[in-house]
Amino acid sequence: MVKKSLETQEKILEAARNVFTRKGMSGARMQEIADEAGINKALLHYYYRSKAKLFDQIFEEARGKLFFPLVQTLNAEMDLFEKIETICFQYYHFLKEYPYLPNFVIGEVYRTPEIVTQQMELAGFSLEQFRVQVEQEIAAGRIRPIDPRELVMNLIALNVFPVMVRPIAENMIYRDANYDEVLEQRVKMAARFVINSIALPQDCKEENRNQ
Amino acid sequence: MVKKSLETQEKILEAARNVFTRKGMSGARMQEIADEAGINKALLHYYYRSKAKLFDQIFEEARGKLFFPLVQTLNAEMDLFEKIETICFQYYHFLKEYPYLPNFVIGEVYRTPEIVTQQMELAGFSLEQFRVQVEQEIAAGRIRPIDPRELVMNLIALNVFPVMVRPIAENMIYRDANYDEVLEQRVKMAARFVINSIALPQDCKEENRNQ
DNA sequence: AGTGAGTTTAACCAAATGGTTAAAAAGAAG
DNA sequence: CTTCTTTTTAACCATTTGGTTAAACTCACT
Repeated sequence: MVKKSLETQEKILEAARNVFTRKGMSGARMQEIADEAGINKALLHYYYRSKAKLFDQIFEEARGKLFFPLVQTLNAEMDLFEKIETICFQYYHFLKEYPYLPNFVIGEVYRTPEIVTQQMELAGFSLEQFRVQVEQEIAAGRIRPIDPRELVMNLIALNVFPVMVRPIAENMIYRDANYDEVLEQRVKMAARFVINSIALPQDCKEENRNQ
Repeated sequence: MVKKSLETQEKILEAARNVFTRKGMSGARMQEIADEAGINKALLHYYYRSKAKLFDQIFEEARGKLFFPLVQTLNAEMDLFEKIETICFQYYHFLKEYPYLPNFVIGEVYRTPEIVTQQMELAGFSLEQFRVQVEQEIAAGRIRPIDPRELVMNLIALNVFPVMVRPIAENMIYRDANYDEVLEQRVKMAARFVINSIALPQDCKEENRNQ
């Protein structure tokens, strides 16, 4: 009995994930979620009193999945370049499984900015370790001066953006290519792109350091 | 009479732009558009028979604004590095005026991929000139080997993504900064980041070319 | 002033949608 | 088998929402 209840609950969550992440809060229909879960609309409301409640849960879940691994890797003890490669690799595999998440989270936050101040800021998003690491590398002359936050932003942008614009890019830029392969290629490419951009060749420092 | 009509029409379009770009197709309400235009819902339907029609017009307009200038600059006759700087500069000023457009267009296309195949592919989005230019620079040993399409993707990602995630970044990464200033700083930063990443220093080529 | 075109509005309609209710079905426990 | 709790459903309700209609108003022109 309890087992079946949990089963139903999971079916609902799975359906809600699908519908909400694809259509967003305002585009999602409770009926559609019920249909996709193979149940009745009233049962859906039995488990989740309102659309808003259900949405909150899905959104919170999505937000966590999207930010938590990143923050962890950013603050891990690891060589900077290796860290950059790891993040690209992580994002690739994560987005392969959840390609809808960035558009979902970013879209909802954009439409309802209040959502951000509610809980997201408490998520323990600290860049402290990373900041120190980057500053050390700069001081040591191994990379060009750069604001650590910019580095994070660039890294995320290069990895996430191509997934977000997939339908557009597929039809306009990569018309003759297999986009899954494009994304796979990008893993190494993105990391190399970032590393090339900040790395100072140890031989001819003078020429490149400032500029 | 005709003048007033055009005035009303423009008020409607302006209101529709605001509402649609902020809330998307499914989140927008005809009543809200009417209110924002300072008119009645029936008048709104007098000018635009349906929500879909009005939406199409706004979307088409947005899509054009978003892609046309980019394609033009990409295919202009201009030094590659200068071109990169120009595009960053262009995007900055454009997105300062229309910060909602990327989320709007990308979000809608993501939710309704069919929208892309309707007209967008006919928009004359050709990267031919740019492709040749990049290949020449590679052959001349002035930049590292890179797929021109990847270069375009990276360039757009670095410029557009930070605007799309503004509410998130503002609260999580740039909490103590003025985000308008952050974006302004990024203009030069983004261009330099890309150029640094692909530029081959003419002095010590051997060390950097492959890798 | 009168006419006729285009312009504006209040009131209304039908469908969609989030949510409720009351009753039936399914187990578990005695 | 009976009783009690939990689970499931069909039918229903109120509100929202896109869209219509018919009448009223404005204004250029005669």
